[in-house]
Amino acid sequence: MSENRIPAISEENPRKLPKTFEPSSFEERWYRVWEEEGRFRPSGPAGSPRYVMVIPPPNVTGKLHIGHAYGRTIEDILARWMRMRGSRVLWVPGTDHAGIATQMVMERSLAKQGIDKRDLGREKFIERVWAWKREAKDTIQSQLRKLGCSLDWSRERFTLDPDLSRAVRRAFVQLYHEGLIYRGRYVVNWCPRCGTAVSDLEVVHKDEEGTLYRIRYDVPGVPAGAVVATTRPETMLGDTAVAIHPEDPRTAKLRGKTAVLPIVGRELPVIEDPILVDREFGTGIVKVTPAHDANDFASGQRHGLPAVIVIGPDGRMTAEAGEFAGLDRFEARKQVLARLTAENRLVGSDPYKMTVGTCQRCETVIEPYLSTQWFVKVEPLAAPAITAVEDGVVRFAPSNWTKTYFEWMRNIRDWCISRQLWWGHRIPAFTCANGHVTVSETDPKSCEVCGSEAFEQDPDVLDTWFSSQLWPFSVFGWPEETEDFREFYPTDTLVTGYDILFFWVARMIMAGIHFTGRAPFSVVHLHGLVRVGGEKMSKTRGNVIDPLEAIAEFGADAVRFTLASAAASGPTVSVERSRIAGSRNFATKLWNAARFTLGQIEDKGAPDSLEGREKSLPDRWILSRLTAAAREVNRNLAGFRFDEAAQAVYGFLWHELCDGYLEMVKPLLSARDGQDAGKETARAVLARCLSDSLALLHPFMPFVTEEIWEKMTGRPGSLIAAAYPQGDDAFRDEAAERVVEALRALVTRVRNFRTERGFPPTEPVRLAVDPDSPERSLAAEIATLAPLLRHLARLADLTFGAPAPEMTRDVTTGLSIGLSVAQGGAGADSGKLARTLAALDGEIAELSAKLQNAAFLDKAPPAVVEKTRKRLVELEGRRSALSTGGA
RNA sequence: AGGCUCGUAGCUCAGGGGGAGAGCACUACCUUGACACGGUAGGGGUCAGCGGUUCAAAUCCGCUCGAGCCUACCA
Repeated sequence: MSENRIPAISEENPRKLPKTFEPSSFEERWYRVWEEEGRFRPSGPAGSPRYVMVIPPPNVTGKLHIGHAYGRTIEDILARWMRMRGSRVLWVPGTDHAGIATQMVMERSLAKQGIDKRDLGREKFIERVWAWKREAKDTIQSQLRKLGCSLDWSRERFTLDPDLSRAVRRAFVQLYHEGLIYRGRYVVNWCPRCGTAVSDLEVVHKDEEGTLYRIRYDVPGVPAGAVVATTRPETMLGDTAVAIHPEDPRTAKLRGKTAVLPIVGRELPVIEDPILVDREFGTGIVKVTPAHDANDFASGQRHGLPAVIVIGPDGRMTAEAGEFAGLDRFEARKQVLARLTAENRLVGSDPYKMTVGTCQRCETVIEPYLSTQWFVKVEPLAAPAITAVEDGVVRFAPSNWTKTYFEWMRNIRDWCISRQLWWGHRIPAFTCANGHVTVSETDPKSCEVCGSEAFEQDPDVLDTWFSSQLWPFSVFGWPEETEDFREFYPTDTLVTGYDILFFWVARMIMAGIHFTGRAPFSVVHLHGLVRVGGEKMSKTRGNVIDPLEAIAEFGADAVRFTLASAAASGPTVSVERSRIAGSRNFATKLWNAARFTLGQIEDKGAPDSLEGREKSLPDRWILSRLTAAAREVNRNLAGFRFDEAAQAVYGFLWHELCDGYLEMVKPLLSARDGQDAGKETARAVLARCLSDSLALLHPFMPFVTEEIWEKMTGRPGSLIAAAYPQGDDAFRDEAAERVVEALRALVTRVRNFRTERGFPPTEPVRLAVDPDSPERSLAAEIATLAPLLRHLARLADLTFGAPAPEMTRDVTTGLSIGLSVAQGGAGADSGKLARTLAALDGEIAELSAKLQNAAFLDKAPPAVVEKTRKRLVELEGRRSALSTGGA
């Protein structure tokens, strides 16, 4: 790692920053420079560690919103940080075809033009989607570039690329031959609007106030009949049985009988099913509709019941529904109820809190629908994926997601993967003219059973997540043993929102282990979701915020810094405009601090080494703080605490470097004689603080830091590859920190004294520091900084001796002091003084009590007792100083 | 029905067994040679409530109230 040297100035390197900070004037340029110089491709000395991430591929449905910007900013911070730490970093970009989502967007767009996709036909439709996709991909790419993401564009992938499609086919065929993919007729979640099956995860459960109806079915031989309870009366048209619990005495009389289905007149056997029937619930009698309820279907399987489909794929009643045929399912419900009421079969109804499943994409009420679909048998895949997390091969950050993961994985159910859509990976199953099914990676030439050469491919496509789960290795060319695959798989960190833990993360772990034998990443950082006004932003809702607008107004660095500082461990991330403005202000602060510093090193360049130089207390202090900041940033980045990391640089740069050190060295630097050694050192310290700050900040604010770096070093575009400051232990200096911080406290106290007494900031003030202070050595050290103290506090007079009688006494950080205005002098703000004294009294009483408490002295750690004692001394000093002092 | 989060300054949120923090907003003063996208000094909080553990609780435990999220095949 090379030291970030500051070369002497040259003609072609004028160290000048424009007075005004204009992010848009350099952002694009730096991205281009980095890209042209290949900074985003993995590079580095042989043997250096690699660090690999794959982007969670955004859907090609449109553009990115601030939530995407958040996740990608986090990834880019990690990428840049690791790169600067010497890793060979690869961050793979790409996009997801997003089956349902994209098809929906396309359909909507067509509808606006008055086109129905069925008139267009499958091929033409898909052609249009491809055109759309190309546009969306360009938009997304340009957004990621504007944000500054250091993605290796030479490796960009799309889930429908030929090689990724081959990976999908390989995965499907392998699972099929392993018996882990099967085709079958089951009740699945069906969206009548989308016209496709969806997985359990794609069903959003919503609470609803429904009605539980009680309907009487006639039962010959049982006068009371069978009263069933249902929330969906329209499905009764498809009933094929009535079920009771075998051990329920209430319904025992129905045993072996036959009920008659109202309206339809079908005879329904009374079956006994302890699994289906809950004795505690309702009437204890359940209508059984195998075609329209998954539980009823299972019961039907157990009892050999027929399934009658009365609601079709479009949500309308079928011919089986007789007179109700053609009606919308909800209209049919009304009419069935009316008919039952007319026939006096509706025994009663009660309000009933229920959950209704809705389509994640279009919010249409999901219909349980009996159809033939493809499924993945997930349990065998889940077992090793559970073990991987148990063994720590994969870990979640923050770790509280581990439990959620286990919970879901241990109760996992089969996954319906076929979709009745056009946009996506066609299922590689081919049926020959004689009905034999061939599943193969390549289109079959002839049927292995009958030799037929006429095939028809399954018209359905795969769930998008089926291809997404392969992403961490399909992007590297799997199943081919490509060089990239060998070198970059498995990846290191996966960064994504917790909302797709099940959809994507869990499935990637399962697929990764199953297909490659290795977990696809070792750490999963699950971040919160960006909310604006309390509402979740998502692709399907309309409430998206365009990060480009924010970038245009405040600069990409400000947007990134804001997102990083907002990165909390909680489930929501709150982003507000005022915060982005605050980050922009921070960038401006950096800009101006740089202008000042560059102005100081302009004439002859700053010395590149600090070694062997005699340093002042302020020099030692700021370097010590710099080390502390660097350590804190690194520590927090390692722990995915981007907010704390950002806070550490912010605090250092603004409040310590600018508010503190810069003000301390100004008089020295502006002094006439240019040969002063202290001045040289200060320039070197300043340069070092700035260059390290730029480096520390670069992962967060890559553009402005690179821009300043160029002016500072004359090496354009090289900050991205500079060494990341780790914090130099040699700079740690507790003694200097103690003294300078006491100095700063004194300055504050003097200024505060003026305000307190109602004087203007220019009022000449006299300060006396008592050498006989509780902290004697500190008083002596402060004395060595007398000129500085005089300057910073704008003192008219500074003495090191017992305060004069007329002075206001006080104690700060163990220093007894006296304060007074130089001449004349208004009285103290007695109200304020009284309040201060009261507060002091309260605290003193509290501490004294504590120190008289034997239990405290006995059980509390000695360090705590000592600290308490010291504090009490200080407070008592203040108390007596303030009450006896002049004024 | 279970599970997970979270209630801290006006707002958005950190912190997390021993002196209540940040940013923004607010008040007063300051156009001081880097910066008014700035400086200086302030005001503002029974850390949701109740109980417990402890020498010590905003912090740990329990309960209550309130908010959010996730999972779930109870008609």
